[in-house]
Amino acid sequence: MPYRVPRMDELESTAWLELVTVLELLPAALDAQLQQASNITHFDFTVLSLLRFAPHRVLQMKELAVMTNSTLPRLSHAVSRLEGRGLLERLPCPGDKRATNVHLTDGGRRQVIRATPGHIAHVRRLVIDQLDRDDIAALGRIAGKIARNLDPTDRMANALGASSATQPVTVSGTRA
Amino acid sequence: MPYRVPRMDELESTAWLELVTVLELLPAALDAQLQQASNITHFDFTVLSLLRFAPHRVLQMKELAVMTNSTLPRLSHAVSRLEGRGLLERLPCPGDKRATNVHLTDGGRRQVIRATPGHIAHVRRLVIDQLDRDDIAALGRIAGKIARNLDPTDRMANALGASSATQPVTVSGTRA
DNA sequence: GTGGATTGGTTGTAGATGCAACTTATCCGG
DNA sequence: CCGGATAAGTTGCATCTACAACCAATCCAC
Repeated sequence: MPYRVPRMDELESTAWLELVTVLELLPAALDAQLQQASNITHFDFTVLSLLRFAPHRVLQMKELAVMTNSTLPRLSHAVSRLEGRGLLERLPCPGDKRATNVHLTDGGRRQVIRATPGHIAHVRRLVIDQLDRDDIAALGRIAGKIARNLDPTDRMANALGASSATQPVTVSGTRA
Repeated sequence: MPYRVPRMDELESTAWLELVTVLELLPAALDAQLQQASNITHFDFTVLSLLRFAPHRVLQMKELAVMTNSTLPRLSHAVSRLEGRGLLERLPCPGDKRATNVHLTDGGRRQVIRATPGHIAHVRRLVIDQLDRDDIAALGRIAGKIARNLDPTDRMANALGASSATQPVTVSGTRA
């Protein structure tokens, strides 16, 4: 164990430090904007957006959990809160009596649609607009490598990539 | 307001999606390893590491809050927990009676030193080893741009950059 | 088709973070 | 040197997340 530690050189430790800073600050910044504008977390927004573009605005709990890289308990709690506010509703799943379907209500749909422009604008200010075209391509490539290593199934990208085959749709509700 | 939404093209939304995935999974992965190996969070580890390399192993609460991109309340709670475990101690600050100094105890120092190799190895597995040399350079540059936009003072990098002028030291406790 | 294993989901509880309120000390303009 | 403003910290509470325990339905091997 104490043999020899795999240390980092300056290039590596700088990259790591900057990434840690982003990890610390960016989620808080995302939540802050959505909280004050729409009283939802970024996680909530992701759930609502996924439902918004799902067929019949319905997804199974398990599907949602996979797409959001989340756990079922966490999702269940979040869904309960959103259900309490009338933004979505639980329905029994016809095909599988174990499963629960989540349906975006009309009110929920209005809320997401209303929240989206401000969110996208914020993401631009925070990230996209700070980078040139090459940076953005590199960010996608690098974050993709890290993401697929963290979770080999790369669930959110795949989930959205599926529908984007015909009509590119992102979790932010944008279209190419 | 509904004028025209600044939508994202496919390059941008892919990059954003992959980044969001990393934001979701990486902190959990960092915490998981440190929790099971040393029963501390990644935030705790950062605090302890900063103290480890500080003069006399002492830093003021405010300094620590700035360096960790954290808030005073969050830090205060974390310090209380670590103090309860004997890893560090609060001391009155001689120069300013409002301030509180935090000192890393010998036990805390042993703990940090013991936790560091496993943490670095994990960071390598999760991130560094997935990337080639160019990726790492690009990651540092890109994350740096985002970080400095999120917080223009880029506090952690500066805090560590100060001491690294003569002796490169990272929050992970590595040296070049 | 029965029984054990697996899957989908919920609930309770404990731990961590954000925020607001509050205290004490320092700073500074007059 | 007095009083208001600001700075450093702490505390309490509400919220969110992780984890473990649990229930119910489905699958599957025999």
